Amino acid sequence: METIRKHSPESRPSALDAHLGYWLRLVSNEVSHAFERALRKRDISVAEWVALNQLATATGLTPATLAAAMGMTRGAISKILDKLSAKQLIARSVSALDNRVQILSLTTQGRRMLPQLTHIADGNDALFFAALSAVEQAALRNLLRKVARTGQIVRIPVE
Amino acid sequence: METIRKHSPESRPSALDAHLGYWLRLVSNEVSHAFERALRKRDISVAEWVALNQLATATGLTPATLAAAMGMTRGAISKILDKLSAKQLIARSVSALDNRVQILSLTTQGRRMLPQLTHIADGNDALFFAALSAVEQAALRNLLRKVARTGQIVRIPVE
DNA sequence: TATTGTTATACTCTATAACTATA
DNA sequence: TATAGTTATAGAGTATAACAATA
Repeated sequence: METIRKHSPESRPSALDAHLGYWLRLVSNEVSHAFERALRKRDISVAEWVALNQLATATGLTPATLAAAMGMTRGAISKILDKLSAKQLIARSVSALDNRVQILSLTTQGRRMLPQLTHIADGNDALFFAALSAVEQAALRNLLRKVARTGQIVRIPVE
Repeated sequence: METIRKHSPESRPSALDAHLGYWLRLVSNEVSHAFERALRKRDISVAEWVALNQLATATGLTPATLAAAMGMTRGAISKILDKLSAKQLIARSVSALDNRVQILSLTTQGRRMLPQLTHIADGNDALFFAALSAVEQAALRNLLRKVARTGQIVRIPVE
């Protein structure tokens, strides 16, 4: 089946905001950048926040599995883990079964930090989506989840 | 050779997807990155695409006004204009009223390129939002516009 | 002095691939 | 040989600030 297109010789090329992707990016950028700035006050990057969350969610993670989950290379993860380690938020221990492998875990300090960061995320969400009623928020969530599910989008955003 | 998993990570629900900002970013990243890859085949960046669109929409734009519209510094715009100029998609001419000022315009080649890029954008949108009915797409658009309007989000996304 | 556009510099983030130490 | 993690290098993108030309 063919899409019928109107050809109007005098009309201009379609504007940016004709695309849903434009509106998605417009809002997403603002929400994410505000969150990024808020996290930065605690000297935490978005990638670090995601990594901390992953470590809180699953146990026994290794740098390689974390890299796969976050859609990054092992090299990139290595540097992120260096930073989290320097801040004493995570610990790396050698696996008892394979000396090449590291088992990652949150430190007590990391476990304490997480709720504070989650609070920042909650506040950021509340700030931007206060414009929407609870029903509208649920609708937005469902629409986005539907797009994600159908498009098999699973890669955790780290920027 | 069968792989024996030495550590099976146990997982709990993550705090990440509790936030609307997460779902927004998840989908937005995928849509934008796909668009970016599609544009790259034409050797065009997203920032260049936005600049071309701005030049097609308004006449008499200068590097400074374009920088303001795109939320970038004059230095960053200068480099983008260099690239578009090297591809002969835009022209820079000195203003008759002020020799410091440049008046930017699309070349014939640039004007011809734009519909092709718009077609790519249309296709990208169609690909990802095909999951939604026309009514759902309209609902998503209205929700995003509402958030943008209330949050006074106007900065054109260039990444 | 102020402003426009350019440029020199630095910084962040990431990928690629070489390297090490294990296996 | 293969794999886990690290590191060296390079590239893209952008901001800051100094700069030359012009007002």
